[in-house]
Amino acid sequence: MATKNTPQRDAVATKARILDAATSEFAHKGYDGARVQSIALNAKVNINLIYHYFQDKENLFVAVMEAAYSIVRSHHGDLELRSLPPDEAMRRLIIATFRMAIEFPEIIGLLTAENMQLGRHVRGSSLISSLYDTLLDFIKDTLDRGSARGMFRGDVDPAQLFISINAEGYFYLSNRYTLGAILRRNLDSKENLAQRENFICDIIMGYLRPI
Amino acid sequence: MATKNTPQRDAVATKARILDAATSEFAHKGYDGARVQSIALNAKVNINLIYHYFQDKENLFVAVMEAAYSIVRSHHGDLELRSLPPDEAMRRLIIATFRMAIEFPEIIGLLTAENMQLGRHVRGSSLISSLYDTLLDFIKDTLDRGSARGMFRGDVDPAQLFISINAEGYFYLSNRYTLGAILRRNLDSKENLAQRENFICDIIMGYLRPI
Amino acid sequence: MATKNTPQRDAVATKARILDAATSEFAHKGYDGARVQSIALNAKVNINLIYHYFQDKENLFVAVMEAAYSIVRSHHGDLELRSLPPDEAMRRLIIATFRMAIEFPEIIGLLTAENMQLGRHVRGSSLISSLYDTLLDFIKDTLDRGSARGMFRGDVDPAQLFISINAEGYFYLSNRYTLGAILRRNLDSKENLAQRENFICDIIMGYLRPI
Amino acid sequence: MATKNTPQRDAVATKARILDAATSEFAHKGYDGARVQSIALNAKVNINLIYHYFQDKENLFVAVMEAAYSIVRSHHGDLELRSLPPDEAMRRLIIATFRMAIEFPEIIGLLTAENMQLGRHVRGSSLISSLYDTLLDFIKDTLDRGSARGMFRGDVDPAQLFISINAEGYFYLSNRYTLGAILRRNLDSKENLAQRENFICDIIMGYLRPI
DNA sequence: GATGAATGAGGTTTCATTCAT
DNA sequence: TATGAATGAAACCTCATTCAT
Repeated sequence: MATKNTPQRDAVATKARILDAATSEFAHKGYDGARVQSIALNAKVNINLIYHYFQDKENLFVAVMEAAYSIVRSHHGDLELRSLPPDEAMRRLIIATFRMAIEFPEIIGLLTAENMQLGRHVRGSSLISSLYDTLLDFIKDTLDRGSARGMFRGDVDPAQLFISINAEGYFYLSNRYTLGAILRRNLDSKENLAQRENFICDIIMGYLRPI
Repeated sequence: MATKNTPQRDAVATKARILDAATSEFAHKGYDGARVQSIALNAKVNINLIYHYFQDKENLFVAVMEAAYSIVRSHHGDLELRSLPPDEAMRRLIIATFRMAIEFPEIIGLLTAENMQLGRHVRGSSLISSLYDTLLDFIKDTLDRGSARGMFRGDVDPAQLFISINAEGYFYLSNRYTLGAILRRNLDSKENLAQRENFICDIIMGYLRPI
Repeated sequence: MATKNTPQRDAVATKARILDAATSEFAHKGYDGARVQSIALNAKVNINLIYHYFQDKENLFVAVMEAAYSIVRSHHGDLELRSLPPDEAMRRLIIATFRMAIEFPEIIGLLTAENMQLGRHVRGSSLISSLYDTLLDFIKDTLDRGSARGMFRGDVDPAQLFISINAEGYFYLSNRYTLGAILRRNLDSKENLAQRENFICDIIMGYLRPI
Repeated sequence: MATKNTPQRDAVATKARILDAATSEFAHKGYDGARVQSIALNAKVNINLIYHYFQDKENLFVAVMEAAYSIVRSHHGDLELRSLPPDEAMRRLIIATFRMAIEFPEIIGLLTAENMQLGRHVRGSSLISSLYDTLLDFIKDTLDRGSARGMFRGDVDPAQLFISINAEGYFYLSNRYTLGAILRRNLDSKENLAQRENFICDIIMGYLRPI
């Protein structure tokens, strides 16, 4: 009978299951609210396996963050935008940014957790900052290309724009419950998400119009 | 008659001290990370006084949130914008929104905590939604006045704009640590805060330009 | 009825009970073998009270050691030997040393625990070394007085003698189980203890005889 | 045929390595403080090998103790003292006893561990008591020979003397940290060890002088 | 023989909370 | 009003040990 079967005793799969469960737990509860036991339950592993593979809760959190950043990086990598005209490229970046937060919803909770801890983990990790360098370069290039062609205004700060592109979607999602109460609607609904996506494009592209 | 050292005044002051300490603690640590003991310490009261006045941690958190919303309301109430021309009114609203988050920095942590708890407390509290109704009305009116005068484009959704006005500043502040790592600057510095304030005005007002 | 009663809720008594139980536990099981839960049980207190009063296990151990040294000090202080003739004074010191280890049997286990931890706690604590200074002085004086009167030999090192006086009784008691197996007797019996006491006097005093 | 890298030799060597590491671990940490994992690490073997060869921690401890007693026995066996004059024989025994504890320093920690466990293992093991019978006989004979020749006093209890010969060195070494703090010197230094050896000879031989 | 995966028991500690004064 | 004593629940983590390969 086939070598290498038995879904149990598969270290790689088990580690992945733990990491998945931990990602969800930390994203939804924050670092302090997360329970190692609850992660074990969701990963269907004995709690001690978590300590076996990840030493302690702190370390597990770091592993989760690193995996998350790695997912973000691969998302960025998938974009093939440099050959597109600047307005189309920018529009696609805006949409991709928003959709990533929807398709990988844990990223918001994780970043929130990270910031609540004053960026304890991200601080000093050159890996993470460098991860965004290509993205920032791309924004700068696109702005240059766009203003050269008279498509964009010429006075845009790429860093500020980067923040805003993220802010518009992130805040909508991260604060959906208080916003939902204020606006008396369910921000998670398909229609509302689509509407927000459109608005984000409008506000950024509207701002970029030449003066 | 006043038996013994002015008990009434003290009660009020003590409660206020507890509330202040709790506001800071919940804002910085989140609900789960907050420690009742630590609140007692910072408020310089015996921990039991907290239970005496606020029953339990959950209740204390609710009291903190309500006090926070009340501060937000008073900020809004202070604005006297209806008599101003629409562009000036809008600009002032944008600035006031950003500055409130800087002057009352705990509000960000508190809203984050609230949303991490799925808005458990805000949900159903008509008090809070009504709190923003006048603000949303103001935005709608101003947009109408502005587009009537040809100052603003005519297709702006007031609710989306409200979200964006908040998003632009909130995200910058709430995610300052991860953003700071990515951009390699200290987002808290005076200059960077002023620069962001300008950019937020630019992006919103730039978008509102007539088509 | 009388103020200040109710044996429960008496902090001093409770702390003392915890300290007693901890002394016994650490003496019998060593630091690593000691169980905080077991201490709580024997002290008839909730385990958390131990943490309330002593922070953690390590700290509790330190408190136990300090209490033990304090008992030792008071034993030394009780001796009024300086007015006695040197041989009588020395004999009484020898007996007192042995009897203290019998009357406060935990001291042996505690010192063993301390030494197994490489004296982590005693190291640097000037309190402890100074505690023995008067005792060492007394031994030196007595040796001087004795040799001056021709009662003792003149070449005795007081520090070495101090070690030996303690060694003779301590080793007998600390290693009573292996020794008991080798010698096929119960070293704890009244007779055997008395016999040992006599022998210790004999060996020290026999050695001290003038050459 | 020798399938795969000399398995037999390895087994013996591996077991020996485990035993060595375990001896050190138990001696330094005591039974409860010892970690099987740490033993595996120091022996450079997989932890499961320890369970393979020794079943469990308790059993490993027993094996360590038996190996230790066997070393002690071989030390005794090496002594060829019966043909020497009694005073010289006695002096050599005293020195050999002290030096064994220095050359095989783990013996002290192991005996301490054994006694802390109330001699659980040594109890009933006739092997161990018999191990010392020849030694006790030798002491008795030597005392007899010595007093017959007028070299020693005639009233010495051999068992008590045996205890003292061991006590004088064992206590010095086992309690070196507390003693070191009290006396403010490093008892492990070459000079201090030599000085102690001399003193132990002096005190025993001094006591044995005829009355 | 040797190794990594997995588990169960239990230990220390934290923390919210109640009780008694 | 205010405070220290006391408690229960549960969290994190360690460690010996077994299982499967």
